[in-house]
Amino acid sequence: MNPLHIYNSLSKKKEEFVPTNPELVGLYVCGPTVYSDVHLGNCRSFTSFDVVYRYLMYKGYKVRYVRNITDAGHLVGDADIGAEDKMAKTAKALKLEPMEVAHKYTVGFHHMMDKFNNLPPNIEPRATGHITEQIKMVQDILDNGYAYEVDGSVYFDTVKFAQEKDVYGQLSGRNLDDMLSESRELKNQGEKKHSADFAIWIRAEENTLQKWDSPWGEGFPGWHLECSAMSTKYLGSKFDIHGGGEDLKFPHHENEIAQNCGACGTMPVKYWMHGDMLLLNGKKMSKSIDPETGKSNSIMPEELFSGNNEIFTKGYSPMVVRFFMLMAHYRSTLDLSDDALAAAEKGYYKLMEGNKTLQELVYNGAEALTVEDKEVNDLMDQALVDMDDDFNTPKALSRLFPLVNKINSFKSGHIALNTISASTLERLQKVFKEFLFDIFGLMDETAAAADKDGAVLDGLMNLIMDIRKDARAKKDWGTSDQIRDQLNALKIRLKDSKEGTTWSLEK
RNA sequence: GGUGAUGUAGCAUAGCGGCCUAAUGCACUGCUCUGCAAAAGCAGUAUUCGGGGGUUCGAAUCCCCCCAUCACCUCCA
Repeated sequence: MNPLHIYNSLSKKKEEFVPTNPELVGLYVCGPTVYSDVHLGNCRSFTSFDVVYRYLMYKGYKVRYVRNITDAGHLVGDADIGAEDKMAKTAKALKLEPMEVAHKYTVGFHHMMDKFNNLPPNIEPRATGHITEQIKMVQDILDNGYAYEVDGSVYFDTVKFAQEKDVYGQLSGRNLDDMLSESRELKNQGEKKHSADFAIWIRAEENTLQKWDSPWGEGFPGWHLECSAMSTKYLGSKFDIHGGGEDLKFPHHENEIAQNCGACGTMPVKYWMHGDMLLLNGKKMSKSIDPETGKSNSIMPEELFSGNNEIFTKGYSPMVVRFFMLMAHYRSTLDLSDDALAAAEKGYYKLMEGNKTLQELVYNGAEALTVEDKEVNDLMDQALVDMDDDFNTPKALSRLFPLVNKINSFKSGHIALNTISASTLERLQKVFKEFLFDIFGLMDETAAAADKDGAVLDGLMNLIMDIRKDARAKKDWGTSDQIRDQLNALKIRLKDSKEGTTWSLEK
């Protein structure tokens, strides 16, 4: 097996992936805060790590994939100036229980993950279900002297931690001296000793909706803490891969490391992975409102699928969007535009049609091997090497398309099929399918439904194609073209070839 | 202001010291196929990688300067 290399955000280098425990790889990905619908940018991140998860399994690793749901503690502003919890804010606005808000958006999130064909994680823990664990972690950090309590709230002592352990700032590349000197000038620090400190337990006010008993009185856990506590619980105090969006590097992941170190004394994660942002109009997609335009620079997945939006001329299906995401490396920004999506749509159909053609190829005659055999095998090998190189999906895809050309040539007879060996064809059929569906996680949206409706459609299409065939035999081009053009308007494409006519449905 | 990225054909992305007179998808042009198309195949389309210097036998890839864009700096995947 080729070694897998992963770019580690902590060392800023590609490193060979050597799991701590080869029997069970631990993968933790920061999930959503369920206070509103996920936007497309969120979906890119989860899709990137879905490919990571899939490829690890493809390489034969047994993986425990943990992705949390944050349903408490995520504040709109800073804790020590009385900022509001995001969940509570939505709950009040919609006149719902916080639990209702969490449930509503969790269901929506799962639905969207299904649409993108992202596999569910093995464990999806929620913050509110792990209050005891979080309280214990706060206590551990206090016991180790890296936190202090002020009037029912507990703050992480970033300064002390930074002075004693040479860890803080490492992930986000922050110069701590700058941070410390800079913030000395700041006033209005509230209860915190230092502005770089952050709340790990927050005192509840009378109107706080979600609160729990703790040794420090009623309160709720701080953002960052849930990830530390839950990753430790399910993956141990040291695990392999932690993923999330680039924008979580600081403060979220930096503080997560600090909490884990502060509680357990060890660096929690071997490989940190960060996906870059999805751009819209050249800017980061984000839900927050731009003060200049008064709008948020984002699009909801459903709006993109349906075409019901002001940005794009038409809708693009979930698999087209997934394919579009695969066309860029996860560590690069990806710019969303009509042209780019239209290109992805064509490419996606080409791949799917290529696979269908490939699976229908039947080997016949004696082998008469040529250089073709090596070329086909090399392309497959290279695609796998590309994936081993930090999950380089765009590079791997660039190997698959030349294979589609070969496949179509085999079908048309432009290249004789027996120029590759029977076993090469078998391998191609297997590997190509694995790439599309197991590794890239695509689904074939062009496949006719295998239910009653699908059978009816098949029957109707056969009838129509028979009528057209008769018309063509009589050189009745008017009827023939009418059938072709009107089906085309229904997005049913007829493909004439020497062997006869086939059809496919574009969505 | 601090920190970190990026700038590759019309568009979106790969490549990150010699395999690059630059790869993939889309778009575009020509040819084959076709009744005409579509689909498919083949060929072509950047003598060149933001601009200018430098290092090197050799640079899209390394260094310096400039220009432009983006991200993070306690809301964000």
